Amino acid sequence: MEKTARAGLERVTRPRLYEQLVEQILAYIESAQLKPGDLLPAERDLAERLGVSRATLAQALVALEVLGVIDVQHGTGAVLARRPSVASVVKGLREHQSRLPEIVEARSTLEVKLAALAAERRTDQDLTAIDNALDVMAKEIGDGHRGTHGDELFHQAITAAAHSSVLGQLMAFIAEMILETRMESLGQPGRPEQSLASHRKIADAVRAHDSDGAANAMLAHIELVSDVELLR
Amino acid sequence: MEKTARAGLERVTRPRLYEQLVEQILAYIESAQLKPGDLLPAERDLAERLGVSRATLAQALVALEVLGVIDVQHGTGAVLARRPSVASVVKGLREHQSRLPEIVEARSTLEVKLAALAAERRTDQDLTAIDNALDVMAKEIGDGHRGTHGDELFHQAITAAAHSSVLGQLMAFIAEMILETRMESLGQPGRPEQSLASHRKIADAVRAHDSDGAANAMLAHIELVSDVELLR
DNA sequence: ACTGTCTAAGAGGCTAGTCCAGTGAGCCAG
DNA sequence: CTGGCTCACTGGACTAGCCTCTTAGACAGT
Repeated sequence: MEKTARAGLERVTRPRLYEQLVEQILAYIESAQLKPGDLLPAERDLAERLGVSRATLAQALVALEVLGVIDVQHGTGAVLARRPSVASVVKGLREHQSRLPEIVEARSTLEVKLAALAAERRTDQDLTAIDNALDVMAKEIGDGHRGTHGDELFHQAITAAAHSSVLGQLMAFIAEMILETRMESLGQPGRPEQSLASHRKIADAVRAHDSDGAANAMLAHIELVSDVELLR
Repeated sequence: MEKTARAGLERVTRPRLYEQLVEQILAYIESAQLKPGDLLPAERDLAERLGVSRATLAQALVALEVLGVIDVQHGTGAVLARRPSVASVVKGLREHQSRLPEIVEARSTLEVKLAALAAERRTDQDLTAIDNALDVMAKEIGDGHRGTHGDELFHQAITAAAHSSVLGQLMAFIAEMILETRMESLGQPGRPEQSLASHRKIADAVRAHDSDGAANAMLAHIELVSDVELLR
């Protein structure tokens, strides 16, 4: 979702015009007090006002449509979606850096539930994937690394074992934010070993079909991993 | 999220070429076994192969970029995002109708947490909004309606009172699916009154800063509202 | 008066052609 | 070997034009 501020890992992508337009149109909607159901100005008109070609404006409208802000109707125009909340959601996502406690909170909520479900629904195949993730993480730590890859694999395996695609989608939605949290935490000395140990506890509970145990172990794990983060 | 299948309420929007292209490109990615980091064919090439103009293809690429599937880089090409999972997430979202139990599950997870947080963090202002929602719902039911509007207001007020924008965003993410569930449930005779009563219990717990009580009341409420749904 | 049909203006959809601006591999001189 | 240059290739954006769809209003026929 957030692209420009994704650690230094990302190549600095050149700003695209349509992204700017999305911002401007969003601002316009707010300033003009447009309500759901209202129409945006005509494409030709809007393009001229914003000083861009229709083709470029069309890209911005596609983006807004995918984001759920508008609904473009042939012959009529671009009408605001019934839930303008989406617009504010999008805007809210742009400044997620300052809300790490909230991210941890959301992660905790979802993953605790996911762990409980995994304990109930896991197949033997799921278990194999979980054990495999533990092995990977153990090997990484043995080699002196932080075990981030194994960590990621583990949480993915748990998510998969819960067999709930809706919850899985919600996890994917905040996955990026979580990734940042995780990397910093595993950088602490001694932390990878602790993290691995708590992973094992979770895995054992899932293996034993112990739903409450898995939930508790996951909760403890997330609190362990997160407390560093909250100090900032 | 899903546009074409939103009850009869929606005007049938004419199919747009770029939407088709998104499908085709997604299919191509899968069939060509492209992995994260791989490049898509050049725009000019791809446009010709798909039999569309570059301008239209550009719209499809914008859509894919907003969906998080690719990352278009000037001078290099369109590279697949590191998390191809997003592609399957998107695909999964298209068929959410058959997964109502999962939606209820996700809703339950989030709203129970939200209720607990609301009990801890609610301000007097939040409480006013909650009470107001209860009044609206009571009035609607008194007039012989189903109280859907008050119901929606209530859950929005609880979500707001939790003061967690990340969780709030996740709720918004599945809000549409939930809406469908809610409307059908409140159509059952006697159901609106029961629903209102359980809303009152939640509100009382939130008023008393009783976190566990609020969580339990919300859980009971959702189970009440959802069981009809699961029969289908 | 009412109602159905037709038409034209204006909306978005899409294309083709053109030029601009980064990227990166390869060549060549120092 | 290294630095700098060039050039082919990629995406970015614009323009002009034509098509289809929607809708409101004119204009018949009842």
